[in-house]
Amino acid sequence: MFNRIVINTSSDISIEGSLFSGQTFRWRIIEEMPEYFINSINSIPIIIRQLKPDIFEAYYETETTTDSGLSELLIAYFQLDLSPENLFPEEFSRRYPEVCQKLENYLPLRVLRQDPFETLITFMCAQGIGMQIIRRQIEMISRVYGKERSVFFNGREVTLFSFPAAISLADADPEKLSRCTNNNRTRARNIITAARSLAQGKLDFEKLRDKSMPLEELRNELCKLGGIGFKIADCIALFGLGRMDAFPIDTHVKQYLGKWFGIGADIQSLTPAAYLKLDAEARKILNPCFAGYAGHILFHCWRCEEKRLRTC
DNA sequence: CCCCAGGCTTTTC
DNA sequence: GAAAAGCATGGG
Repeated sequence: MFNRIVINTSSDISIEGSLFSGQTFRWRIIEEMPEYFINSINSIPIIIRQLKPDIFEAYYETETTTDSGLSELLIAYFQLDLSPENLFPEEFSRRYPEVCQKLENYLPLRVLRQDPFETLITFMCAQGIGMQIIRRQIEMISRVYGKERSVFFNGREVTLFSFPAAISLADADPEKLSRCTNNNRTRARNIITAARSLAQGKLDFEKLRDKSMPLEELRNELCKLGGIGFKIADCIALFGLGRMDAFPIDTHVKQYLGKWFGIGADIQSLTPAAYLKLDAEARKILNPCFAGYAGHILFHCWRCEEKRLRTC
C-alpha cells in the first residue's frame, strides 16, 4: 500500500519540467497513467503528480519512512527551501526583454538536488550521444546493478530499480558493464574507476560539498577522474553538490549564449580555453551565485522554444 | 555513406 | 601552453 502526502509550495513549480528537463534521466511515466511520475529516490520508490501550480502529491510505501521524513526529503530534492531573490539580475530584464518573455513559462523549473554519485555516473553517460541513448544507458545500469523494487499502485504493479551504490559498480566487470554503456568500453572502464575512487574514499563528496571551496578548485578535483571534463564536472557540482553557481556549458548552452546574448559567437569549438571564456562572460550578465540555476532555465527554454526538442 | 548526438583525450604546433 | 585532430558508438 502507498501512503499519500501533499506538498504545498510557496511558489509555482513545474514538476514535469523539473523531472524531464534533462538533468535527470531516471524518472519514468507510469504506463497508462501518464500524469504520474515514478523514481527511486534514495532507494525509496516515490510516485508524484502535480495537482496545481503550487501543489503536488507524493505516494510512498508506509514502511520505508515517516511522513515528516519524506516531506523533508522531497523539499530537499526539489530545493523548495531555495527561492532565489535574484535568479536573474534586474539589468537582465532591461537588456534582454525578448528572452525574458520566452523564459516566462520556464521559471517554475526547479534544479533537482540529486545524489552526487548518481549524477556523476549519469552525466558520464551523456557524452556525444542523444537523449534516448543516454536514458537507455541509465535504465540498463540500474536494471543490471541496482535493486529491483516492485510496487503496487492503483491496482497496477510497477517495477523499478534503484540506482546502484558505488560499491556495486566498483566491482563490476568491464565487459558486462559496457553492454549498459552503449557498448562503449572506455566509458565502462571510466565508470568503474570512478566508482572505485569513491568506494575507497579517494573521492569524497562530503568534502567536496564544502561551499567555501572555490568552484575552480572543485571542478579541477572532479576533472582528475578519467572521462570527466569541465562540462560534466560542472553538472556534478550543480545537480549533485548543490552548487547553484556552477554553469555547465555544452553545445546548446554555447548556442544560446551566442544567439541570445552575443557571447562567444566567434568561437568555433568548445575547447577548455573557450569554455572558461564563455563561463566568465556568462557570469557578467547572470547573477554569479545562481548562474547554474539560471542557465538551467535558459537551457531548457532554448531546447524547447528554439530547437523544438522534446525534453523526455 | 553521411551526419548527428547535452564531450573528452591525445597529438601536434 | 593552446589549438586541431582523433575517438567511440548507435540512430536517423
